[in-house]
Amino acid sequence: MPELPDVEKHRRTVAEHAQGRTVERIEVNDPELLHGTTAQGLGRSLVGRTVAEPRRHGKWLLVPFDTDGPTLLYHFRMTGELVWVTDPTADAAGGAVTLDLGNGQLVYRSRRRLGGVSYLRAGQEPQEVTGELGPDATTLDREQLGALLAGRRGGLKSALLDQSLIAGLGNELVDEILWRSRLHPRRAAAGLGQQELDTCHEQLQDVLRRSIRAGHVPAAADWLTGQRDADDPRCPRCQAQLETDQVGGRTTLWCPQEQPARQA
DNA sequence: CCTAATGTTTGTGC
DNA sequence: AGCACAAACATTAG
Repeated sequence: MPELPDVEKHRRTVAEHAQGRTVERIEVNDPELLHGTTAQGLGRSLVGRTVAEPRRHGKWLLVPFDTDGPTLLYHFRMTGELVWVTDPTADAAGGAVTLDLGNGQLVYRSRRRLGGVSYLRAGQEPQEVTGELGPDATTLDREQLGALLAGRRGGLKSALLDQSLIAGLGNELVDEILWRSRLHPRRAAAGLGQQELDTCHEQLQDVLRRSIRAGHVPAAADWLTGQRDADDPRCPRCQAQLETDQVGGRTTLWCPQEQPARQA
């Protein structure tokens, strides 16, 4: 269930196991999930090349090859994952796009077949594939956050979810950040007071830091998002019944006691 | 059978 | 132009 912390975990997998290794063979079992080239083209281009340092921007994982070679862009949408497999008989099956690096295989798969792996020629801009992306959420300072929100006319949650504004925040992360900041998801993005903005920035960074360390969301049992699938979802702080509705087109949970619709 | 699902894109309409 | 909303994407799970 990929959110930014899951993508960051995949980046580390590549950095730990694949970086510095040379591609021996590629395997494409689901050509629909390979964009920008064909299976044959991918093999011609990548076999013999060395995996360079992986980067992450928002929910995109960029894996460059050689110093001036092509780049693979991984996107996970709802069900994608990237796993390092050393026993091919066990896990490699079901992989849509696999890089064989000799000592193991980097396997991309997506159960719902959303997302995929995009091939970027040397010198081609990632933005051609990713579309416009705001600054990565983990790098946002308070002033940047304030400026970005101040320029929006719509709702707070919608703004935080907009990848072209801030890259990397997903549905669960945003609910968590708003709950901890005691801000209602439908508050006006541009309407936060200085204190509220401070809190929002602080909680945004803290939620990211903790969930990246955990490698997933929620990072702990007392997080709001742990209540998502509960029979009787309650606020982990005050035990009030949580509210559920669609906000910004997404299922949203909040505490009606602690996250008032209007500024206090 | 129906509904909803952690993400994004595309179209429509204000 | 900016933003909200709905539907679509492909598939699984409940």
